[in-house]
Amino acid sequence: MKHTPLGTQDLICFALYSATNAMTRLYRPMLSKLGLTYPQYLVLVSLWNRDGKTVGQLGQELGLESNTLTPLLKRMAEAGLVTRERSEHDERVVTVSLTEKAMALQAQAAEIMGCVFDATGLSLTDAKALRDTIFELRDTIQDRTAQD
Amino acid sequence: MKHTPLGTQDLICFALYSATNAMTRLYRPMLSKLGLTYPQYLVLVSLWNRDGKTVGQLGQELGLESNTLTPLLKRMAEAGLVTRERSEHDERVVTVSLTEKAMALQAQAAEIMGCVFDATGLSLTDAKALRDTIFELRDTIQDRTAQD
DNA sequence: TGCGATCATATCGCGCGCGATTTATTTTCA
DNA sequence: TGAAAATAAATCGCGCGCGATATGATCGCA
Repeated sequence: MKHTPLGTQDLICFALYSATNAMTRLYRPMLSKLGLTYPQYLVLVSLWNRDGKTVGQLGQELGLESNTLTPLLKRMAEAGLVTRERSEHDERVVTVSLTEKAMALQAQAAEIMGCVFDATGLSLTDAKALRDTIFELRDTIQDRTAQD
Repeated sequence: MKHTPLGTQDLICFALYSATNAMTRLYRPMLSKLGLTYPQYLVLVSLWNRDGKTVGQLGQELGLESNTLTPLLKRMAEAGLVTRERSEHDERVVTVSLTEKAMALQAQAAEIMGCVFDATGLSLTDAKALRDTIFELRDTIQDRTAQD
């Protein structure tokens, strides 16, 4: 028994891809008022939660490497949002910290989070469930990517 | 009653973002053997399903605009995967069609789809349900993005 | 018929993601 | 102790996504 070839609408990867694009399109006009891009916003969310992380720790949390983060953090430093300082006891490590300016953005960011949540049209319960299902999928995929 | 500030792990947008990145990392080594990037693969999936679409139709299906598609399709044409021809009765429209070379890749792509499905660790039923939930979320977000 | 509006695609610049490589520092252990 | 290995970040180049704008073709309508 033969299958019709799968189309884009059949693929879970395309669902993720197009939903992510839609999400950043939703965020963009709101974030651009704060002078932020979406990945920059994620860095701030991470640092608002706990300030003073190394490039490596940010990369671990966000799933990004220094080749993405270093230029991004330099732009954020340029914009006066973070500081980047080499650790004293290990000169290889760079610690990223929030500026006053970035701390002051947290309240406005919280509003944006609310808007985005509303735009999902999901209940809090459904949103949490979907979020965790997607994280689980991500973790499964990651585990099975390591061994190329 | 006050909330702890939300972290990246609380956000459904970050779940989508990091899962999509993980997914393209899973695809990349397999697709690169075929000389494809992930968006290029999506174009082929679309055309394998029905060949001969205009740039606008591809953009509608994939959620991309000509500023993304035109250079991408030019690279694919350069690589001998598609042809791009202006319509005779409306010179504004460009129709994109598969080459023999691209048609020959379909079987290998089907294998890759199977690998990716396996890597999700999901049953067919669960995968379909999750996919459709994510598409619904995307559509809801899109509707509420239009009216900025 | 002609001219402004609309439409489809293309061009340009910028900020990601990431493979590949480099630089600088620290660790290991012979 | 000192040379090789390991580690953290940085650099480079390429292919997206997309805002802004341009180009060229078609349509609407006076």
